[in-house]
Amino acid sequence: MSAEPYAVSAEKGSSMDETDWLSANVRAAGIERSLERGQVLFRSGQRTVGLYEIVSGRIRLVRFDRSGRESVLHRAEAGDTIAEASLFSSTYKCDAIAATEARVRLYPKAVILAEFDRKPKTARAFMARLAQQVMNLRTRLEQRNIHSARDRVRHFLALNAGVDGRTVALGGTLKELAADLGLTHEALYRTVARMEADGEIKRLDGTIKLVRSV
Amino acid sequence: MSAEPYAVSAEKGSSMDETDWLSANVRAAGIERSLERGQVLFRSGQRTVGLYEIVSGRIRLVRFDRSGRESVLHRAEAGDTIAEASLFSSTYKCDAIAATEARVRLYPKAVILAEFDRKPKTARAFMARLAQQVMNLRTRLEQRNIHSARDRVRHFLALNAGVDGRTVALGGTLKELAADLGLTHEALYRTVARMEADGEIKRLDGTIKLVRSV
DNA sequence: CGAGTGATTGACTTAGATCAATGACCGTGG
DNA sequence: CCACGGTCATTGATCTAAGTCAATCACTCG
Repeated sequence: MSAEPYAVSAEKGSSMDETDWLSANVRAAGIERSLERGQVLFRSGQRTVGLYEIVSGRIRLVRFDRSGRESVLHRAEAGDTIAEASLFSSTYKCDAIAATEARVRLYPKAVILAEFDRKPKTARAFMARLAQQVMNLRTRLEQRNIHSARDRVRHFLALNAGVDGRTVALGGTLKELAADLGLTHEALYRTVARMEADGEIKRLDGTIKLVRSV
Repeated sequence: MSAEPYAVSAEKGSSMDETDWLSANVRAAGIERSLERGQVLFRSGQRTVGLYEIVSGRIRLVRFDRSGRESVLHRAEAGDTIAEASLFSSTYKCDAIAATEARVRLYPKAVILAEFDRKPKTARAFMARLAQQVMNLRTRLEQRNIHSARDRVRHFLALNAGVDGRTVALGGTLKELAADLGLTHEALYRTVARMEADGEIKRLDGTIKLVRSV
């Protein structure tokens, strides 16, 4: 679930295999397609054909409210699937637009559902992915209830500290992190800078080290 | 999914049945249990036994970060299931505490998983529930990216307008809505009051009517 | 009847959004 | 090879909307 780069790490030794939830033959049945940056994969209201797996690049899921404001529901990247809910509904509920050049693989509804019927294990793996997503989303929502930027960063660090409990590898840019945390990039820069000045954290290129926990 | 009272409404005529996703016999196999207010159903780290369905009352899912701050991941009510992810992992990832007196029904992992293997339809229904939850959560997350309280309320109204496109039935209290929108209740009261004063909306007991859209 | 809670409004403060500017870096095309 | 456009990172100044604290009223429940 790489699109939630700061996700709660998947359980070790669980039966769920992040990267290989589909049997090879079904995977082969996927229909690949390339998209240019900005190209539309599907639009809200269109009939669903199936779910997509991102092979490379990024897809933005967006929704427009009545007044035309766009807002991003999700940014999916390589390895993610999008439109899982489309398996159970007849129309898409949001727009999918390529944020970069991208390759996607379409798995038609019928194929996937048949596979689920035939192979309970695959169905389970898929359910596990969904359940995992639910947890990650809840975590992010929880994050948003913290009002102070500093506490939000602390919360993020606490949740994403590696095995040693005090090193956090940043998945992407700070700007992206800011968006994920629901802060403006400026606010995040300032907060991080202050935390470092106060000796609470230490930064080295792509990582943040917790020095003194509060 | 009553705990997301303002959820995107389920697709009409879909194969998914919100209220009756389990076959009667499995449902009967559930183990009912009562909880007093404040009682702990399970704690983070405990071995998972299965998933719970709320029969009555409310359960809070909470998590404590390193510094002991509690935050609410979810408030589940009658009809909801909680700990879906527990089916696929060996320990619970958060605490579940009764927010009110409550009755819950436990479906042991083995029973559920066996049922899924035996009845692909049930598995599908469960997947559909999860997928639906994912969408609802994304919607709520999206909501949080809107900074202005007024716009947040507008967004909420736009998404939850009934069939007529201009009447929104409030599920619970305004205070609860405030929490769901990630606002303090005061901020919400004021915003709603101002919107009404400006003639943008009209309130009558449990509902809000969109008068003039902006 | 008092305790508890929701609804509401007021006053005050502040943290974060917003606008703005700058430097570093990177790839690209002429 | 270098200039140019684009993006990230960073910092400054300003402003305002929302959080916080506080008080009141209405209502319900035991």
